[in-house]
Amino acid sequence: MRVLRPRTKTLTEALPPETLDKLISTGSTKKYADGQIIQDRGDKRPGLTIVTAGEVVAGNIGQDGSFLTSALLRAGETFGEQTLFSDLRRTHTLWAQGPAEITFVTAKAFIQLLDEEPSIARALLTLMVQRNYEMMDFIDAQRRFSLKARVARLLLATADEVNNQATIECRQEDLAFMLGVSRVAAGKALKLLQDEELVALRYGRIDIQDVAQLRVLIADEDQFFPVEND
Amino acid sequence: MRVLRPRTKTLTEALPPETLDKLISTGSTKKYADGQIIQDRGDKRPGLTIVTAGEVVAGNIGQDGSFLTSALLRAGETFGEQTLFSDLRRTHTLWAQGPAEITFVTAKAFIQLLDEEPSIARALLTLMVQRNYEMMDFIDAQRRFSLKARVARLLLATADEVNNQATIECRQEDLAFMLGVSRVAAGKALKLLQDEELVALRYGRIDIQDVAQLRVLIADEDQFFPVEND
DNA sequence: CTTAAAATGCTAAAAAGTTACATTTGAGGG
DNA sequence: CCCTCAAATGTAACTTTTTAGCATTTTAAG
Repeated sequence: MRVLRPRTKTLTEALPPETLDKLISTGSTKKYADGQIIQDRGDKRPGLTIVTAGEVVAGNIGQDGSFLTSALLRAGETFGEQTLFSDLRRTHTLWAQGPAEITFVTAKAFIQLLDEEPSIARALLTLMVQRNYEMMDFIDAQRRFSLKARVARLLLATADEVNNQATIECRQEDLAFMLGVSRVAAGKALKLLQDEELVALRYGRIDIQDVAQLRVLIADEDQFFPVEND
Repeated sequence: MRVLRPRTKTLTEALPPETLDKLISTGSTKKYADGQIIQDRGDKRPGLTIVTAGEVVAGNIGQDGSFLTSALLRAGETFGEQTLFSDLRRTHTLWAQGPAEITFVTAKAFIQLLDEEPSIARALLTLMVQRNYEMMDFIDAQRRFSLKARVARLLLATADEVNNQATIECRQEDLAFMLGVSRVAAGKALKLLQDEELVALRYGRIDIQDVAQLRVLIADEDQFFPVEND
């Protein structure tokens, strides 16, 4: 599955290399094969899960028994922070998307490290704030924008723009997953965008034909007070 | 409007009193009257907004021009963290729900304080992790549970249970807001719960008649791997 | 008791989303 | 180069949710 998310800051960028090394070496590192389960929903084992290589999918089982993806984690991203500071269980099942390497630092070891190395708290805080912002933005978009605009946002967030155009290698299903809707709904929205000649739908790929106009489309739905404080 | 959220940890609990005082006194504190706007979406002014007294509503304008509430902040909660560590604008408009008191700490002052008082990073980290968990849980529920179950979850999260029963003072519209659905949809879901004699609908109030059974209802939709690691 | 505003209840039509099934596409094997 | 098949996409019937309108109930104030 293609990860459709803007590239975000990770531990690698937020921590000095030597501190990161120290953190990683405090935990135990394991390799996982494609599809292998890393942790189950409900697990109690408190600690921080760090993706050191590869990609990891977080999700849960829906009512019908099918799997619903909630997040896609890349190397340098962390998971399970809630188990560090409160007595909460793992809320998601994690499994490797392709070969992956995971470091697990127990809560006890982590808390101790937090006191020794103040930069860790600062770095993790930065990451959490960023993630928070992403999620808030997502929830907000879910309420305020039409599916068409949300698809456009996701495409733009993922696109490496060149010359007002871009190509994204992904299946419609990947888009649907990220937005939490069915593939059909995503397809319908994409078709609308195609009818306006903003994108071209291909097999396993979407060509963005007019980045600027996509931005306009989103802005049109994004009303706010006309005040301009600064 | 009634705040329908479990009571969460706030700065008051996460910080030693003297550090909190220092933080508050670093910022500028202002009083706001009911309905007064505290910040607009799009504001750039980087810094941390702390609710020191009263309640604050965060939201945005939807496509039709109506206001959509995204979050309800109580005393001790913070907002706008994303402006501290990156060059992002305010994503929401905040306004006072009843008389409120707000402290604004500029990013510059805050970052400096962060170095002087390591406990602040730690405290804020705890709060952010908690908020993250809440939001993740919300998004997850939105995808996996029926509206009926989501209403049940929200009721339970809000309820102070006594004797397998509880009373929640809120309008159906408040529930709808929190869940991001229309009042009609929320009403229908509530009616279903009433038909099962789990709740009783009153004017401006909902009586929970069978807390235990509500939990069962939610658990029934909450499938996960039958593994029991610990 | 009267009255008005707030909250809830109800209905019908339209829109959005889902499920199940049909069709198209492209990579690999003969 | 064609055939085949699985992956990806397209389509249609069905369900859920929204919107909008109006009716009814409840509460508090006069």
